[in-house]
Amino acid sequence: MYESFFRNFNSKVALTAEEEALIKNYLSPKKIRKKQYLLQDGDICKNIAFIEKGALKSYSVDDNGNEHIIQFALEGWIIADLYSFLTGEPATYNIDAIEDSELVLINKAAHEELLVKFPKYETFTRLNITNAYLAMQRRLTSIISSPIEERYSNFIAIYPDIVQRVPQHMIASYMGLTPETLSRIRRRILSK
Amino acid sequence: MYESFFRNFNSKVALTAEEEALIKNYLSPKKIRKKQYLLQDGDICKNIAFIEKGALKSYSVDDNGNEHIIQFALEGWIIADLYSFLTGEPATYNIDAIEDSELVLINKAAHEELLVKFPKYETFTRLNITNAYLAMQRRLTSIISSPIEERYSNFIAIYPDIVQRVPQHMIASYMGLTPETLSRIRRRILSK
DNA sequence: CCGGATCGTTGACCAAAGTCAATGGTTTTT
DNA sequence: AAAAACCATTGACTTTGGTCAACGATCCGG
Repeated sequence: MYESFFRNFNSKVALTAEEEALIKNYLSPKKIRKKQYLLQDGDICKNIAFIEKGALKSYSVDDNGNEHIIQFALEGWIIADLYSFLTGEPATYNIDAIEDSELVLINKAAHEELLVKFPKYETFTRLNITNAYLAMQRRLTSIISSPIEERYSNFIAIYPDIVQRVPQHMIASYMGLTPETLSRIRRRILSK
Repeated sequence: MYESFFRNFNSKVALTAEEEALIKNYLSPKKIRKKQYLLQDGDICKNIAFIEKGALKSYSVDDNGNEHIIQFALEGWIIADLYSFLTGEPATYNIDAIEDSELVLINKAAHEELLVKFPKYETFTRLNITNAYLAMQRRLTSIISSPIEERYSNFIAIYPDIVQRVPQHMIASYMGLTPETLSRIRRRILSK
C-alpha cells in the first residue's frame, strides 16, 4: 500500500525506512468509483488526495449548467481544492472520478503536523506546489499566446495519456472550447 | 533598505533580528528604470526579484510581434521566470519595468543556500509559491468559466491598483483581448 | 441481448471578437 | 514649445467560434 506515493516522495526527497513508517501513520487509503464525487461545490475540502491509480477531474458548473474543467489528474498527481483546504472556506468546484481510482488522503491536521515535524515533508510539499504552479503557467501562457490548433497539438504532445483515457468533450471543456469546435479543429489538424 | 521585503517575510514567518541580519547577506538591491528589461527571452533567469516599489510585467512576444502579458507585479510581489530559474534553461519570456522600480534580488546560489540553512526561508518560499499558485488558479478559472464582462469587472475589483497604474492595452493583453475589444467591453459595462 | 445513454461528427446559421483604419487626446522627448 | 510617440475610442468589415439540430456509433446496464 502507498507504493506509488512513496516512490514519488522518494524521487523528490529521499526517506529512510523509519521515516516512511512514521509518515504512513498520517495517511489513509481511499477507493473511489467512476463518477463518484471526491468533493462537491460547497463542501469544505478536508483532504489532499494523491492518486495511486486512476483518473480524476476538478470542474466548476456555471449558471447555465455547463461544466468547465479546471484540472485533470492521473497517477502520481495530487488533487484538491487547495484554497478550500488551506482556508477552510467552502469549495467553489467539484472533484470526481473519471475512472475507478485509488487515492492516498492526507487530511488537514495530518498535513499541518507533517509540515512542522518533518522538514522533508515541507520540501516535498514545496516541490509539489512548484510543479503544479509551473504546469499551470504553461497552460495559461498557451491559452493566452497560442492559436487554438497549436494549443491542442501541444496538449496531446504533453499529455498523450490523458488524450487516450479521457473523453474528448472533457478535453474540449478543459481547453475552453465546445465539443463541436474541438472536433473541427481535430479535422483541420488531420488534413495536414 | 529591504523594509518591504522583511515586512513581507515577517508577516509570513517571524524572524529574529539576528536571522534578519544573516539573511540580508544573501540579498542585493537593484533599481530599474521604466521600460528597462529585468530579463529577456533567451537569457537564463538568475534571480528571483521581490518588488520593494514600482511595477513590472512579464510577457511573451509571438511570431507576429504581439505581446502577451503573463503577469503583473507590484510592491510586495515576486517576479521571475521560475522555470528558467529552477532548471537553468533559457527563459521563454521577458520581464520589464512598467514604472521606475526598486527590487530585492535573490540569486540562485543564495536561494539554494537559504533553503537548506534556514527552514524559515523554505516556509517563506512555500507560502509564496502557494499564493502565486492560488492567484493563478483564480485567473485561470475566471478565463475558462466567466463571460468576458464579468472577468473584467472581477479584475478591477481585485486589482484596482493595477487598473490605475497600468495602461489599458496591457490589461487587454493580460486578459487575452485586443485593446479595441476591451474598450468596447468597458463601454458596455459603463452603460449599465 | 436489447434499449437507453453517451459520444463524436457534421451542417446551417448566429454572435462575438479580431482586423484595419482613422481620429483626437495625452504624454514624452528633444 | 513643437514634434513625436503613445494611447483610447470608434466604425466598417472579416474571421472565428458558439448554438442548435440531426445522425450514426459505441458503451453500458438491466
